[in-house]
Amino acid sequence: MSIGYACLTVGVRNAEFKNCILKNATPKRLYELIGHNLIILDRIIDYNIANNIRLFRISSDLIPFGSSPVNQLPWHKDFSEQFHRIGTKIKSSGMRVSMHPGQYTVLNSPDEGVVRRAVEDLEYHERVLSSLDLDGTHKIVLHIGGVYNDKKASSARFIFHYEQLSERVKKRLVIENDDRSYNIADLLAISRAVNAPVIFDNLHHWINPADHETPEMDWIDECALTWKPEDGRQKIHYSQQEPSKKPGSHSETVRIREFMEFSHDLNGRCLDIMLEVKDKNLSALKCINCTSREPSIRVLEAEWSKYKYVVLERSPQDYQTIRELLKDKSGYPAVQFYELLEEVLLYPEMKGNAINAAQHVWAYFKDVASDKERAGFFGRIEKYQQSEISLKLLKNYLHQLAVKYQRDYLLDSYYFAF
DNA sequence: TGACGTCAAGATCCG
DNA sequence: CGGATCTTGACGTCA
Repeated sequence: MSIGYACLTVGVRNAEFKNCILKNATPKRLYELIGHNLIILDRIIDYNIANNIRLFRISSDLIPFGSSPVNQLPWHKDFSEQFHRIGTKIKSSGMRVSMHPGQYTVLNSPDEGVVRRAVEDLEYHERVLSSLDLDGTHKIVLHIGGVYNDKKASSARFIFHYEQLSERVKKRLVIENDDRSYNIADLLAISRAVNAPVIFDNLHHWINPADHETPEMDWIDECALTWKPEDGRQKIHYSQQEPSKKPGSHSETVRIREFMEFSHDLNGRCLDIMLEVKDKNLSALKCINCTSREPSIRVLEAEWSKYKYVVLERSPQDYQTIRELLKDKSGYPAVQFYELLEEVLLYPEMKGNAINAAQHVWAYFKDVASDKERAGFFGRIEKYQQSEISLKLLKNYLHQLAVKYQRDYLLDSYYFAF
């Protein structure tokens, strides 16, 4: 079983994709962006490997305007070496990747222009995965589309257009239930017609269930039957509702208790879980560490080293509590550890605690910083104390210093990400 | 016609 | 002038 995250990382250095707007999409600019984004993808794959993350969704923005006529670059040829290198890493590490065109790729539209662009978009996604030289277990996830007041006709139109797709796209395409139109029963029916595997999305299902009787796990088992050997392991999407936001909003982080209950209910079912959550890789690490078959306290210590100033900033009491928790080197209190973190992260900002943490961080520079920098730091502390600047501003200053003096320990921590 | 969702680019503001 | 913050863009459907 692999657990992974979508598209981008939180708290990882030099791992940001770039994009541009249509009017700036010249061949020169596109060339630069693609080159940059491939370097970033390479770095994220390295990060995933180093952190034991074996499931990842590649952003559709990897190639800006990848399926638009404004991008005519033969990028898959011009960058074939980079693609090959990245693809080799993915394969040799046993990582599984996917792509997911957004809500605007609509294969069942009554507008044939929309359908044509949807097909082009699917071909674009396919070309990325093929450029990486990945087999058909690396999937492209698609929703069914609109209803147009007639779900039967619209499903039929999806099926009709699906059948026209190229074989190379079909072998990668998987379909997913959504939160307003097509529920999991609709998906299974369409799957029977087109023979495409079905992704079960738990949050979409919660908002848009097919009925009120069938247990969730029964649907997951139904979906399992749609996955053939050449499709690889069954894959599902897992997310949690953000409290007090509108239905369907992904949570800030995966609440680990809830996830562990779900994981328990899975009862050994062998499937891959793609998390859809704001804190991305951080939740992936959390869930991976809490379901690990080879628990090692070292992994939690590594996590603690990244979270420690985030915790200190909010609660010195909990900072001590977590230190105590991790003292027993024969234990593995992963769930307790992450639950405490979740609790602490909900605390409101307290100036005294934030200043205390900032001073701990300052200690990394105090011997090397110039007088000007010292004055800059303490001046900002004073201004923050007086509510003249935000905590963010104070921390940005420390971040600058961390970059200048190459304090990798700080730069690799999550202190600047929260 | 605007909300929806998502992210970063682009524009504007501020000291 | 540089950096922080606000606004726009890109997509298609539906109310």
